[in-house]
Amino acid sequence: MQKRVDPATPPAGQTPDLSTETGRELAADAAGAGKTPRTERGRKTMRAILDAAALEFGERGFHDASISGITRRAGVALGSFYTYFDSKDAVFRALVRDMSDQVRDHVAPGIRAAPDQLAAEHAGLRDFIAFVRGHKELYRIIDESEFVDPESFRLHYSTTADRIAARLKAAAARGEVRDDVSEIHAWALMGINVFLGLRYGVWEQDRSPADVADVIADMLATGIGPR
Amino acid sequence: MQKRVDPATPPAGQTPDLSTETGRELAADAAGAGKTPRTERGRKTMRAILDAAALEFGERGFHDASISGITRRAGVALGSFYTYFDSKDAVFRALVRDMSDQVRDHVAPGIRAAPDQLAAEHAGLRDFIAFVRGHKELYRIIDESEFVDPESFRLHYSTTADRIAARLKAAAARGEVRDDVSEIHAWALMGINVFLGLRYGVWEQDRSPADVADVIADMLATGIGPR
Amino acid sequence: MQKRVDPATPPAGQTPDLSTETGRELAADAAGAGKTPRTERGRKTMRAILDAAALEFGERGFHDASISGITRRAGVALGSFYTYFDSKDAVFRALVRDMSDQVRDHVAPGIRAAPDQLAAEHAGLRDFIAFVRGHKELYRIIDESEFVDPESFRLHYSTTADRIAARLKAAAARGEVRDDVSEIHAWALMGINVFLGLRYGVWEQDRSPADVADVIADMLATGIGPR
Amino acid sequence: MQKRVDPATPPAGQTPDLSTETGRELAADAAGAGKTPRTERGRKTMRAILDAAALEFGERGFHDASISGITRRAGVALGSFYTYFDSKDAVFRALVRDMSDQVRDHVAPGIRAAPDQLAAEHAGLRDFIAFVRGHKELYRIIDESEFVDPESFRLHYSTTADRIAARLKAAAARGEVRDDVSEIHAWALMGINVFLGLRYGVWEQDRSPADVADVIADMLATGIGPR
DNA sequence: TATGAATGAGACTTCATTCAT
DNA sequence: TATGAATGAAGTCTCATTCAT
Repeated sequence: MQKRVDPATPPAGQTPDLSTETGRELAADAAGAGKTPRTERGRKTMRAILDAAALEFGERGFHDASISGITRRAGVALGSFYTYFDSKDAVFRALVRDMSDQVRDHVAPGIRAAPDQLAAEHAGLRDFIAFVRGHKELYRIIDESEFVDPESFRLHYSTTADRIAARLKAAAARGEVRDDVSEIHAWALMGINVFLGLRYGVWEQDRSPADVADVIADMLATGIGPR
Repeated sequence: MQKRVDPATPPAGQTPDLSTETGRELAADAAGAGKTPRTERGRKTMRAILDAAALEFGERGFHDASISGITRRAGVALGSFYTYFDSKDAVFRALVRDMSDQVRDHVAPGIRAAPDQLAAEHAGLRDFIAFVRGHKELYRIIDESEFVDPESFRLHYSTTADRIAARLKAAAARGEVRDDVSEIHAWALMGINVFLGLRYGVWEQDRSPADVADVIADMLATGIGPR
Repeated sequence: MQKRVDPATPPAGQTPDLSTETGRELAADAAGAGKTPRTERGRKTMRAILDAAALEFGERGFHDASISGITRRAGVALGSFYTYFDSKDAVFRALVRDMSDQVRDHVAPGIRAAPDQLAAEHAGLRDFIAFVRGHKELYRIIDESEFVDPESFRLHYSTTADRIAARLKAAAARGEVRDDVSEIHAWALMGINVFLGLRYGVWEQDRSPADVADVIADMLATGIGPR
Repeated sequence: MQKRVDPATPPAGQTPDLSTETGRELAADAAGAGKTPRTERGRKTMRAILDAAALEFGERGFHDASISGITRRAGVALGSFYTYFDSKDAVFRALVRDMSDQVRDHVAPGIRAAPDQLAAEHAGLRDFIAFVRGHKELYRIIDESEFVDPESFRLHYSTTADRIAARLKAAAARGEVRDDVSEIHAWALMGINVFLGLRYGVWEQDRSPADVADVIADMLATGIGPR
């Protein structure tokens, strides 16, 4: 396990505004995987199914999850599922997108507010760990997209890495980090975030997110060589 | 998803041949998941099945893989599968163990031979990337163990992180790295290795393993702050 | 094999029709082994499956019977079976219960209407033989429960014997039979009924149920010693 | 459960003499279902398989029993089974015959030695119950023959009933029982024996075989009417 | 929209039997 | 005779998806 979602954010302004409705409804909607409900009642049902799906997929994994399990949790009839989603794959895709967006949104403000790049990475990791603690199903769902929907899996990490790389490049231009930062550094940072999120967010919580972020920020600042 | 197996590598060029018998029987055997064959003929059949399973699981993923697909590749009858393994899960477990052992064994020598810790990490990453290039199925199999056999998934990463942590501690004692290295650093290193292996080993090979390792070794030495 | 179900019988000629719906739904329902259908359509399908199962199990025995054979007879798709029953064992259990209830219910009235205990045993045996003639599958199904579901097998005979014993005790209190009647007599009577039902109900019908019952009633009245 | 084996015996002299070898070996041999072993070693192996089969079939029933289970218990290789028996059905048939013969032989002496018919029935029942206590698998095996090999099942009970009927007729001629004894009485007696053997031999042993036989002999002598 | 019954392809697993050694 | 690996037919059960109400 090491999938991750995104401890970083796009430059301000690129964050899609999800605040019109509940925020979460639109996110799902934006995924385009679900059929747009036309009534308020329909919107609620769809949201209930999506939330139930997060639980079901998180607990049992994609293949062991069942549509009937999802509708049972959502408290709707089996057939109603197909009123909102075309297939099992479709909810899953919508869900991956939904969660992916959620992390990004929850982590973005901290990064934007940081005074410099190292502080931004610190905030990003700290907030990311904190977020996954409240969303343990995140890993299982995003991880499994590798098998269910490889394209979105690959897209997810490519996009995330690109975002980090862009951030680093911009910081280099500002002189906040060395000027040879590259895609390799971006992938390394992503790997760090993902694994620390798994270890200190999902598995055990024996260290505070801030402590973990401190250690990493320090390592990024000066390396691990002898002082 | 980007699970990994072992941030260590065998001497370059020694990528083990997954299809020969030497050395691999013991690993499979050690897994204890299969029924030990009593004759030479049986031993060959079991190895054929295990190799076929690596291909099948690697190409199609656990759930889409089928026992009949495995036996077809292995050139044996469907029923023969059950002469050696109790279930689909059982081969999978045996396979995870088998591959996990392989990476570790092939990556260890390079690490041991390195003059100091930074060189060791360099060799480990370089050789690991080289290794996965020859074993693309590695990621899919180890990654998917999270869903098929969570215990071995967790065990795999815990063990690997512990190994790295022990290595760092020893290096700190020798004065080769800062003396406050901790488990957090170990997980960070593991994350780096796993993601770079995914990106530059499995996905694309637009940078040589050595180049990638150079960049990371440099980052570990002095951080990414401005020079 | 000569299991039996109930040494009591319904008024002669009232052999219940296994294929109608009246009265039988509740029995199956009471078994609790099936998933209760929520619609009328579902109720009919479930009944069709249960009736088809009686035929299939009766003709081929539990192990040679197949779910597909049952659904073929019932005229429904294979999968529909699992809409109503969890497993092959589950239908079988429901069926044993269903048939056990049927015999008891159809044999009880004759016993209740008899003027004294010997007349009751006469009526019971006579009606039982008549009943099994119309339900040849009864023996095979109840007999086989010994192997498929030992608990219900044992329960069936224990219950039946208890019922007979209670009947005898009550009759003794009324002075209709010797006052040392015991459980042993109850089991003996059950054995007689079961074997005569097998021989003169299922195997051959060379003697009328009433004739057979006459002989036994006489034996019970005075024994088989010389006159 | 109510199958039975035989609480009676044929007139002296009709009992096949099984005493040449171990007695049990010949019985199996006589069944003709097994291939005659030519060496002493072979004879032992065959006996081991037959005994193991009695355990396996008794514990798990015909269908759940497996050839490999039998050979495992017998301590021989799977393939060796087919050196002595043609099929699973064949061992089963041999076994039914073997056990059927055993009961008859163990019960015959008591019956022959009885001074009159009522005493003979008493001895027969008593010895039968005693026998099944030491051979609990008897019922399951003979019962299941109804499903595995209906002919021998039917033959078994027909033969037994005929033997009892012949006995009764002879006794009637001697004036020991009423002269209208018939096949019906024979089947009734068989039913009594079988069910009491099940209840007081296999299920629980809360009454001694002699006590049970006393009650039945008394019932046969004078009936169950008020004294 | 909502409901839940119906469908049927598909996959795992078992095990009697054969056969080469 | 003994061994145990190999075979493959057969059967149970799951579940995504459709559809009539």
